[in-house]
Amino acid sequence: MTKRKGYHHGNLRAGLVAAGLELVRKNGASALTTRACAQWNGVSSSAVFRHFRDRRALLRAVAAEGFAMLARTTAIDDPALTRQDRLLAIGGAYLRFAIEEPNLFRLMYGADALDPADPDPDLEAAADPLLAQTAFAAGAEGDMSDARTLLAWSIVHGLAMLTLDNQLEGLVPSDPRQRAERLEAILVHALPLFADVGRSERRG
Amino acid sequence: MTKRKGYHHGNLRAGLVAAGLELVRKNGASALTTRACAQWNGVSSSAVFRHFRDRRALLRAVAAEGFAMLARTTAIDDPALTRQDRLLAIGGAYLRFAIEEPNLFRLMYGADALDPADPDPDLEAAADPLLAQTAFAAGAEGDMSDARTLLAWSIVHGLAMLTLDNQLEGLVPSDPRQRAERLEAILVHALPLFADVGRSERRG
DNA sequence: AGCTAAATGTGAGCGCTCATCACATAAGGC
DNA sequence: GCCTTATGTGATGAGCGCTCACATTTAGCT
Repeated sequence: MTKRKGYHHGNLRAGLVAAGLELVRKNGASALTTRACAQWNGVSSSAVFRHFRDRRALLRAVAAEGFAMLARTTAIDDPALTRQDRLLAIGGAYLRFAIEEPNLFRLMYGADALDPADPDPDLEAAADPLLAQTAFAAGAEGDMSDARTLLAWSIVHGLAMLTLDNQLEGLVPSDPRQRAERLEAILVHALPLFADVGRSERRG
Repeated sequence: MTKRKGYHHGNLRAGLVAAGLELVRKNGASALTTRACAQWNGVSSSAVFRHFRDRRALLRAVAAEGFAMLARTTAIDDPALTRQDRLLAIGGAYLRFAIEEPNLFRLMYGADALDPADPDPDLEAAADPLLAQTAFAAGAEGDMSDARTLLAWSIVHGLAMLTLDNQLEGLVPSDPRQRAERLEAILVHALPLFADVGRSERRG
């Protein structure tokens, strides 16, 4: 619970996002209620709408926070790594994040927050750096629309979504740690797609 | 609007699913309201709960209908096709379905209908045949947990989800038809992974 | 047939949700 | 000090999922 000094809260907007993040992580996006977020900050339920146009705007802010967290864990630029190893490390971090924060991950990429009719520049900006990084690690020299970039991304994203939505039940271990390991092992099988031209560089 | 003969509807359950399907396709899962489905069938709002435990159960029924539709379009067993061409055809059909029915597709794989605590056998059964088919076309001899099967699935599913959630905006054409073509072209780049002469890829 | 039990639909209503309104209070520029 | 702007309040409306006691129809049994 964030304390308030007096009649005014001090930084209610941040407090609401923090409350929303907690609620989403624990019980999913549907648990994020404007009233619950207000109460979490010891504030009336209508105060929320001074800072967010509607519930969806608050959801988007929480999603942006999630993208920031994801970008932090996938920020891998160890110069000792080969390009392919870096790609693998990024993919692994992506998968681990999805498995450890399923509710948040679903919100980030779900339709609750997203709305084609009302694109949120902040949200798009938050999701950008990861893709740019992938575009290099995939061997596409930074071209985000290159088939290799999109393939690399879709593989990890597809695996993440499928396991989150319980579509891989019985096909991969149910224990989160083992599941992450198995999925990373699957990524290795895709590495040949991202080999440098001219050399059949195989991982060892 | 489905007609009713008298006090009883005749087949309200089917009518509710039909109404729900229409609502989801047009305006997304959040537009599926028990009250709207009831009104669509000219029936009181509490009648819904004679046929479905709760709203989520109705959503699951609609999702199962979606899986049946998807399985119909991906049922490709032309003996004239090579295994890889079949894999590509299945993937293309999957992508086209996702692009043409974004709301339905999202419901099918989303958390609205799915619930790990309460798995729906009907829904799982509806999703099964597609995976089994993929497991053969990917060269895994029907092994659904083979890395090739999961890679093939995750690639198309990942591309589908990313484009549905507007993550590929600016990277692929916005026109649905052209977008589908571009995504299928990307699939071609992944085909080397599923070459049969490739050699024995061990799973692990 | 006739009687009964089960299935199905009704209407009222509870508690919750998001969102808006006029109004109260505080903070900051002059 | 005073006025403007930002922020929080309480009441309120409309819609939602869902439950209840009750009405009506169908189906099963003799």
